[in-house]
Amino acid sequence: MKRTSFEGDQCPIARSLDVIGDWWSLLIIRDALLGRRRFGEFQKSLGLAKNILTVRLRALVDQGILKTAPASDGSAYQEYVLTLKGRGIFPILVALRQWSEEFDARPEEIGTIMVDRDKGKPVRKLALYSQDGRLLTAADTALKPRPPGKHVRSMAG
Amino acid sequence: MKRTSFEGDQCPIARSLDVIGDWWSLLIIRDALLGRRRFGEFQKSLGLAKNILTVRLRALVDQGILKTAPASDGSAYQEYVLTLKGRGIFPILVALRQWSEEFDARPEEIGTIMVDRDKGKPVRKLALYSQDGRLLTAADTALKPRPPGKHVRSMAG
DNA sequence: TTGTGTAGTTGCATTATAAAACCAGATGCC
DNA sequence: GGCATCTGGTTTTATAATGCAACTACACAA
Repeated sequence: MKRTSFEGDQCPIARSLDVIGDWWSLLIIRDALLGRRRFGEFQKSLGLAKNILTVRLRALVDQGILKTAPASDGSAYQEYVLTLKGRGIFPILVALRQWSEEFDARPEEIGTIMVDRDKGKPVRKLALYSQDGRLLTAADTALKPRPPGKHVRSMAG
Repeated sequence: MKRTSFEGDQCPIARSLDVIGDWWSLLIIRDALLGRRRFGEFQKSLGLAKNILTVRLRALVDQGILKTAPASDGSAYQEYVLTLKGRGIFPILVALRQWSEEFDARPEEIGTIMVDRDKGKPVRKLALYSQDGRLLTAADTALKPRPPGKHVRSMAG
């Protein structure tokens, strides 16, 4: 039947997956971070059916991850650019990339490595730290009930 | 038709998504990191259909993310525990969590925060650094062709 | 041995995804 | 202007994935 939605779930992981947890959305965002903006660019790069790209782009715009803008080349077409919320997905993509780099069964098939643009050297591994700077594994963390009214939202841009 | 597979793709993000990019896998792994091990525990916690849980668990075992073990309570049943590869997914979950914490439209619905077990204080945000310690945004990074034969695999445990 | 819990499997309805055909408006070219 | 082509979709039709419910097999407990 209907695919279950995690929209009302109180787990933030489930809530994220509800928005970007499908097959194509993260790859569209990856492409957007690489500078792609036009419908045709995404379609050619990803090789997905156009009807599905249409639906995905519309959903990402609805979610405030992409926004439409007039084409930068002066033509009458539009393009899709990332919002602040969309650019915030970058760490998720880095984490996915690094997991593959570390554990993929056939790492020799991976075509690229991520480097810092300045020096051209590989980036560090993402790591989780406590506020006082200790490196944390999953076992060193716990979940606490959220303290009420602690969060301040910024406007998407 | 058939859902497209990214198995042969050379992008490591696509390769990761091919393995854990579906609706339930990451939530199963989240639960496993929280200590759940038994079929029934997953099923009750996630509320997914049992046939689907069966398929997912089997796929995760095939991928080397979970492994089966005799039940720790002495009964004749088995349980599912994370491998090293499976525990390596932790940063991806943290990234998903933090994205929701930062950008969710209704953050007041998020029930928990992640703290370090020692001090009980919220963990730091994941951040990407260059090898010489500079904080990197997406725009500060680039992709380079992979240098040949650089990778050493460790055994999954 | 009767009942209950665990861990699935099977069957069927519904939905999402995919490929391909189609189409309207914008653009480029002569 | 006239015509072919490009862009950005929509429509149609098919197949695969998902979900629910009912069923089964085995373990365990009384």
